Amino acid sequence: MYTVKEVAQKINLTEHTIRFYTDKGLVPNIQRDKYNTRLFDEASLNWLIRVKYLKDCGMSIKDIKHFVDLYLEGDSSILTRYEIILKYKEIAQEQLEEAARRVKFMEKKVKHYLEIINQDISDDTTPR
Amino acid sequence: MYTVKEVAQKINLTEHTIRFYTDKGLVPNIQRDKYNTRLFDEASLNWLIRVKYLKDCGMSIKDIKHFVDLYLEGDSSILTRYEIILKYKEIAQEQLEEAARRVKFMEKKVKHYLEIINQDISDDTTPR
DNA sequence: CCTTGACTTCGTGTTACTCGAATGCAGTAC
DNA sequence: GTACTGCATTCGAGTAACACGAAGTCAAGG
Repeated sequence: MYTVKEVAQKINLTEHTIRFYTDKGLVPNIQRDKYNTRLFDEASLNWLIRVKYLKDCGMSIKDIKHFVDLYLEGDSSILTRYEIILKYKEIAQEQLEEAARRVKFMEKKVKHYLEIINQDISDDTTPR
Repeated sequence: MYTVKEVAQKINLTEHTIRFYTDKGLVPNIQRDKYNTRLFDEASLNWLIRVKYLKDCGMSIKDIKHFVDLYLEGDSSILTRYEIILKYKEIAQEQLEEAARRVKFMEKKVKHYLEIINQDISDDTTPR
């Protein structure tokens, strides 16, 4: 069983964000101890990780909540959930391509700047 | 010379966003015609593309504005700009890795769902 | 001349946090 | 036994980056 703080370190989210997510119902069956402290078991932790992945694919809080609700409905919602996951897998793939383009662009820029800087140094007749 | 609408289509941003960016000073030397309409030449368009890349690397509007101001200062700011670009190149690389992890995760999920669904169908003795 | 359509500014609304204040409980320090 | 420390809680306000709609301008077409 982990506290909010421990989970925050584990999966690199802020404590605020984790409380925000649990309050929004994105982690089903989250437990509390007698002092009302949130306690995460392995299942809750895994849910939170799933939530993070979906969010990073661009799914809104509302839609994640909807997905969680589908899960809680049980097996009858499996096909719907599959279609959602499939859609977000494709989004993830597009994001991967975009990220690759960004890296390329930034590398080009770095190279560009290096050329300018090196040229300036060799042109520079006055020592530092 | 392109209008806001044309630029929006070209680089896949909304017109709102483009006006928002220009109003924040993220596109230096943006021109206007006599009716006060924003007009983008190639240089402005390229700036906007650069802004988009930096933003997608997670740079805030404020920091992009700062970067633009450095550019307007001229050659004296080249080293500073280089360092910023270098930093965001690394961020872009981390994002690429994260994106790859996301794709992997989503592919795993898709596979998982497919297994469940197929099993259900073969278990199902009643025809549709 | 009036409508259509593309542009403008301005001001409010939305999402997803983000922060801080006020409060509560538990364990140690004296 | 009470004061302090530390970690947790809730709640409400603040922020960033748009997103949207209203209200207005202009110029060209029917």
